[in-house]
Amino acid sequence: MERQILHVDVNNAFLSWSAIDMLENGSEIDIRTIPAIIGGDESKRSGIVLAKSPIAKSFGIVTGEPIYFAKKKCPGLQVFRGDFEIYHNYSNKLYNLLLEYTDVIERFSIDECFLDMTGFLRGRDLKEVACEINKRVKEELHFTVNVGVAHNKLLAKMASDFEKPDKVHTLFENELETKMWTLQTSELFMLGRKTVPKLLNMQIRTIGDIAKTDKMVLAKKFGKHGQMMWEYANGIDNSPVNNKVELPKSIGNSVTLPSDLKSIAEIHPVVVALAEKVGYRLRKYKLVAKVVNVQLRTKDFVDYSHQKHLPFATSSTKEILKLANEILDIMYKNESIRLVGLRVDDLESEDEVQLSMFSSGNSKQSNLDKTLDEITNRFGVTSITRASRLNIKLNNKKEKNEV
DNA sequence: TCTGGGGTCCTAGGACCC
DNA sequence: TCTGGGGTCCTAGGACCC
Repeated sequence: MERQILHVDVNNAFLSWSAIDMLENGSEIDIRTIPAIIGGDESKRSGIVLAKSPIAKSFGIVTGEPIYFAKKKCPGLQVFRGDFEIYHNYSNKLYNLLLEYTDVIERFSIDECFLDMTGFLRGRDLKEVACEINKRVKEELHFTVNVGVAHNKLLAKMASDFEKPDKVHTLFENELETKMWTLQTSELFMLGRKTVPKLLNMQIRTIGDIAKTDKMVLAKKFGKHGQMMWEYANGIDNSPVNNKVELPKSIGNSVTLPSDLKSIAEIHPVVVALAEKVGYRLRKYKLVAKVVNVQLRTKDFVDYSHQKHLPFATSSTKEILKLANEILDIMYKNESIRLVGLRVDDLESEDEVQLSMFSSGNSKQSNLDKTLDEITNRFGVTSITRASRLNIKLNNKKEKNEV
């Protein structure tokens, strides 16, 4: 049976949501109507464009480019910092509105949802529902969305990417040739900047060219990716709308430093802070990890990483840190380092793991982690080191006792 | 001239075993 | 001296997404 799928995509999500928030807090200007972007902090070397207003876009500014470039393209450009707490709030408001239409919603990202309307239409037309969602979001939540209407996720997503903003588009199988095959290959989902030039070398310029190429030729050249792009170009996608909230398969944090680090002694404290962050998040999910991975980026933008297995699955900050330091000692080659990253892999649920005598379940270390986690829960994530954070806790306790 | 941070999935090559 | 063929596991790196 044919499935009835919608893809809802917030237009200029971060910029729109910041705009609404500022208006609600008494701002006189709507940053959606001026040359504006949401971006990072240039002085901390994290200055890239995360979202742009339509006027900023008309100056040729693209998402992901350095703010420095954006300013050159558009003198007078206003730059605003993002706030992910606010964004999560608006994302939840959208999700709750969509829940009125179907139980089967996949939150694909903070600003995108897939809806499986199969069995929830109650005699209504799929496109009519899409138009109603588009209208209600605008009227009730004060931002706009594009809605893609199709019979599978891939085509719904491609449809929502057509003309923006505030539009509803269909992409049914009989519309492939006119609406999708004419587009450049770069427009196809999962075709990125590395693959497009390779296709061009094969005289493949449009999505239609991919669709008409022998699937085996693409499979031979690009492996699984090649088979997938052929299927996508032909509008084939049987993946279900997954409404289950899945546990993460890896947890990592990384940081670009305000200036390059030039010795292992300078890198160590960064790894400590990252291990605390990663350990905290791991314990929040009640997961344990078996693999630790350290990533470095040199001043010349060369990335490299090393990983090692932990002796036992754990969520202990101390154990993760210990192995991370071992890895760092092995891999560091006296270069100038721009970014340090730490991630844990091969995650398992805490209670599915047999706790060994040394593992995190019954040790002093576990109590220390718990204590520090409580502080983090109360005061938020800080960059205070473990030793000094423990002091805060002790002082805190003292005050309590005195009261 | 400057280039974020969070992820998932795939692949190639080496080590090791039978 | 010249020399197999699977299979699995592990690691590093790359491509892509938002």
